[in-house]
This record gives sequence, structure tokens and C-alpha cells, in this order.
Amino acid sequence: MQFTDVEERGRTRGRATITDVAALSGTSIKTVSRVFNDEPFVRPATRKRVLDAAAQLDYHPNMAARSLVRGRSFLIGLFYENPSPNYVVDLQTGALDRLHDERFQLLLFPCESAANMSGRLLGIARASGLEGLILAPPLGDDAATVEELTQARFPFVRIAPTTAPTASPAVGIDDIAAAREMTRHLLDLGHRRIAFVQGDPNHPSNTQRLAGFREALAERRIVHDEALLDGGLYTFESGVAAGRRIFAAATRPTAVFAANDDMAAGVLLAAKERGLDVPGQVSIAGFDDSLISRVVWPQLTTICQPTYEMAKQATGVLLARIERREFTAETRLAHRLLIRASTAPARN
Amino acid sequence: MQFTDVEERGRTRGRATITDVAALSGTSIKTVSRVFNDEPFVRPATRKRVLDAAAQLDYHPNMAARSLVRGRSFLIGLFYENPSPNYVVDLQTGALDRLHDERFQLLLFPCESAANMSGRLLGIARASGLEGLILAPPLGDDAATVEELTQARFPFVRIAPTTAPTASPAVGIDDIAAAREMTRHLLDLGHRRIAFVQGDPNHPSNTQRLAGFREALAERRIVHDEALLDGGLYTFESGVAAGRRIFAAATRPTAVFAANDDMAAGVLLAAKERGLDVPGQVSIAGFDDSLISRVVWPQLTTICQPTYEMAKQATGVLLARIERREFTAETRLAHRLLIRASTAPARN
DNA sequence: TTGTATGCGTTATCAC
DNA sequence: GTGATAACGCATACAA
Repeated sequence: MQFTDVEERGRTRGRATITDVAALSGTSIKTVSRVFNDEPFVRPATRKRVLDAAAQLDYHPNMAARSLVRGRSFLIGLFYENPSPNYVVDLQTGALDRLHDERFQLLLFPCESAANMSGRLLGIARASGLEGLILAPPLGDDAATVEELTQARFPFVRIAPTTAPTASPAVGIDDIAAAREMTRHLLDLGHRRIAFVQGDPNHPSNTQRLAGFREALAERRIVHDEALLDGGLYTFESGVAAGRRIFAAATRPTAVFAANDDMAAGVLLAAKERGLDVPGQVSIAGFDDSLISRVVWPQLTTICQPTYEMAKQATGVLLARIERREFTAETRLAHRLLIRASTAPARN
Repeated sequence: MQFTDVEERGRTRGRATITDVAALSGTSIKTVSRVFNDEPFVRPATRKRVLDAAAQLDYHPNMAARSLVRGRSFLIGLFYENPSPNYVVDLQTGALDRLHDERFQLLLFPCESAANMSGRLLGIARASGLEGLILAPPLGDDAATVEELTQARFPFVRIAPTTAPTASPAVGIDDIAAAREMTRHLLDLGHRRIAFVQGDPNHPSNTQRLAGFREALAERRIVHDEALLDGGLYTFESGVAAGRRIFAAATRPTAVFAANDDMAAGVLLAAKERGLDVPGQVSIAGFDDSLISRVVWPQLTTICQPTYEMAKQATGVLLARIERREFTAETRLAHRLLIRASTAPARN
């Protein structure tokens, strides 16, 4: 069955304008404008007349006209790679919640890879008329991107970046400290052969988590067997692959620490394929506290990273920067070690 | 550390305009406009001069001005409830991918509940200047919403709706047939006591899946024990709760069919808590083929519902409708029974 | 406290 | 093929 609609009404033509409202309310367009912009110096009675007329005409200010005359788009862009849906949705929800009741709108820019975006962000931002950018990891760590935006004095904020702070604001947690805590937890349980599953080597968060892992081992004077370092890509599938390699090795580790939950869940699946009991024969730890860590069995010990809150605060900082208000250059949010059922004392 | 930037450059003021490009290229603004809108009747040499000037000035057309004069916003809205992040991201990616290379942009509207949106969608659409709406389930099933939008001749498309087809286009699968297939699969494995875990009773998809389940039982002349009907809310947690109730009952079912994967994963967790072997002692089936079905152990037998593809096609239909081209009123996409490890023959 | 005139950056009309 | 000029709907000096 096929249709062709003759007359659709999604466009703005034919809709009531400020002039119509002025006419019907017996005022001028300036007064209507005042009412709709919450400006002072409008007599309550006049305001009411305007509002009534607007309601009657189903008037809504035309955003395009408003943007044009103000020289602003009220658009901000969220740039992210697509590692796990859970993470992405947390990010979006945080940003959207902060934007609620602001007149800004959020545009999504899922990126294939941070690398091929390098040096192109400013052009995209200009083309879409964005007023500011939120850069989720690992985009905020690309030197060329940061340089380009900074040079152009284009407002942006980075979420959980790991490179040295720049003139641009950032919101994140201390990845090194968090990974250190998790490693200490495993060490405290008696584990000595601990495998580390890296995430995407291009995400500096991975570097930081690995650094924290190494630091904790060094504290206890444990020489890390580099054979126990495996690499994934932050995806569930890559975690499965890494797990299979790890458990196929001659001397199995007693614990595996994966740089995020998706990979940890993959390692868990690999363990089960091999008939290994978790945490009886091997402990598994993740990072992020994404939904997946609570969905698998046993539930994963992980680091609670407040993604939603980071996105929310980052958005707030960006708005402040766009509005030329004072803003916090660097915000560090608290993380939390979440001990659940996937880690247990090492058996001798 | 606090900053206040004196001069940010995210706004549009100060950027090159069509006039600048015309001046630099020695042409008129109309010609520049022609070039940027791919209109014919521009000599190649002139075109090149314009393009060069534009590049030199880093000119990008001002979307607001363009929208204003055309009387269009090039904005479409995606309205969804937030059941599972996996589903939401599939939806977004499908829509975004279709929009790629179109000049439309997507605005996100996560809704708390379909009920409290009833009758408010048109206002929101008008206020945001949207040209069209994509309604993900269960929003497309709200009678008041559909009525309101239809009345106003506002372009919208529904994804996987289950209420009777209306004048508005829809893209979906045959939920009844899919649920029937899944139930037959369980029956073929010898299961006779099969519990059904409902989703949100307000989502008509739930009604359809339950209907398919019942039809399959009726085909085999099996009288369904209504005690085996439990209810969740399409969330993982509600699946856990339902599973606990089901497995606590005096006579346990040998199979559980949940109306979506998130709940099936919850049932699986409840089974494990109780020490039940899956699929040895109980088979569990889901619906959706969302990431979660592949992440849990054993992986879930489920129905593959092409969410991404549905969103992509729905977006295409909406664009056609907005552009007043011919569009398909109803699109039914194929589903697929995915037999994985969570279902096995019933033991006698 | 309210109104008038001007311009924002485009596209569209119509002449050349 | 190309170019003046008038909208588009709104905010904002400036005037009253």
C-alpha cells in the first residue's frame, strides 16, 4: 500500500507568527517578544492578553528566526565512539538531563574512530552550527583535535580525558587510582598471577588503568609476568577472545582484571566455556559498573564510574563556557570499588 | 581552578557569510547560493571560483537563515521510552545512519512513560520546530497521540506498533507469528508446562507476544495453566523478580518464555540463584536478540528482531512523507528464531 | 510601560 | 547564466 500525502503540516509555514499574536492581543510584536523572553516591564494584564492570544493561535516562537537574529544556534554536539550501548546511553542521558529546561538541544555524533576524526571536528561543528562540543573518550585525548579547537577558541569540554590538562575544561575520575584500588583488592585476596586485559590501546583511559595496575603490583614488589598482559578493544567479543587465550595458556592466572566491564563479561564467558568456576577457580574484575556487570552471573566486581554524572557536569561546564560565565577547569568525580561475586580469595 | 573566557567562537557572528563569498569570488550572493544548493545553470569556472572563495573564508551556510527562509527546520524527533540501552542505541543508530548525507538532524526525546506523553507530542514537536516524529514502542500505540498527530496532519512514523494500522505509516515485525514460532520450538522440545513472563502490560507488543504464545498452545490442544503467567515490566530487574516467583512455586515449569531478552536474562539469574541448571532443568527463551542475550551464560534462545533496520526504514519512510514523496504505509520486516544454548529437550 | 524601524543570512522572484 | 531585491520571523536600538 502506498500513500502520498498532499498536505503535511510539519513545516513552519502557515503557523502563527509573532505578528499574528500581536494583532490578536492588540499589542505590538515587541511586547509579545518581551513576554516570550521573560523580560521585565510588561504589565501583568498585558502579559495575560498576549499569552491568551498565543494559546489561542497555538503560537510557538520560530527557532530559526530566533537563532538567526541572535547569531546563535543553541545546539551542542556530543561526540562519542560506540564502545558499549550502556555507556553511550549514560552519556546521553546525563547531557540531556542537564539540558532539560535550557533552550539548548543536543546533536549526536557517533564516530567510527577517534583517529579519522582528527582535525575534522571544527569543520563539522561549523557546518552544523554547533555552539559547543562534548568530547567523550577517547576523542578528548586526540592532540590534533584539542589543538585545533583550542586554536579556534571553540568551546568544548572533555569527558574523562587522560592527557595533560589543557586550557579546555574536563570532567573525569582518577583512572590510575581506581585501577590501583582494584588491583590491591585482588592482591589482598591472595592473588599473585593476575592477568590484565587491555582495552583499545588508542584510548588513553586504557593506558591509565594499566598504569594503576602496574603501580599496585610494584607497591607489593610483585614482578609482573608480561605474558599475562592481553589486549582487547573494549568490546564484549574482544573480551571473549582474550579470555580464550588466557585460559588456554599453560599456567593459568588466578585472577583476571579487564579494563572495562564489557570485556570482563567476555572473559567470564570464556571461563564458562572452559568449565572454569568463577570465582572458585578464577576471579574476574571489570571497570565501569555498566549494566552488563550486573546482568552476568556471577555479577562482576568493578569500579563504579559515574558516567551519567560526568556527562551531566560536563554539559554544565560547557554551558557556562558558552555563556561566558565562570567555569571549573577540571572536575574530578569520585569513583568506588564495587566488590561483588566475581572475585574471591585465591586458592592455594 | 576557574576560568572565564573572554572571547569564545562558537557563535555564528563574525563568521563568513554568503555576501563575503560573493565579494571575494566576484559574483553575486545568488550565484553563491546556487553553488551551495547544487542548482544547475552555473558555469563550471564560476562554480570553482565560488568554492575556492568559500574554502578560503571557511564559509559554511548558516542553517538558521536557511531554515527561516525555507520555512523548514530539517529536524526530526525520535521519541522513545528507555527499556534497554541496547535497544535504544540500535534505534538511534538506524535513524542516524539513514539520515547520514541527508540534511536532516535527529533530536532525542527520551520519555518517562508513554502515558504522560499522551496528547503532548504535538506541542513538543511544534515547540522544537520538528518536521516529523519517529515513535518507538510503545508510543506509537497510544490512541490519543496517534489521533492528535493524525488530526493535525503532522508527519510521523511508528516503529513496531501493534494497534490497528492507521493513516500513518508503520514499520515492524509480526510479533504474534514470532511468539508462536518460539512457543512451537519449546513444544517441539517436549515442554508442556511453559511459563510466560509478560512485559509491560501497557506495551501492546506484550499483548501480541502473549497472543502468539496462546495460539501455539491452542494448536497443540494444550490447556494453559494461568498460574504460569507472570508479569514483569520489560526490565532486567522485573525479570529477576518474576523468575524468583516462578521457581518458588510448588510445581515448576520446565520452560520459561519471557517477552523480551532483558527479562529472560533476569529469569536466568533467578534460576542460578536457586541452583537450577539451564537448560538442563529449565529452558529459558527471550525475545529481541539484544546484546544481553549473547552476553549471559548460557546464551539465550531468542527472536531476532531487526531493530536497527526497522529504525532505518522508518526514518526513510518519514523522510518520504515529509518530502511529500510516495511512501509505504506498512512495512513488515522478517524476524528469525535464534536457537541458542538456553533451551533444550524437556526431561521426563 | 509600549511601539517602530532595522537587520540577521538565506532563498526565491524575476529581470537582464 | 547571472544578479538586484524582496521576503522569512524575530530581537533590539531607539523613540515615545
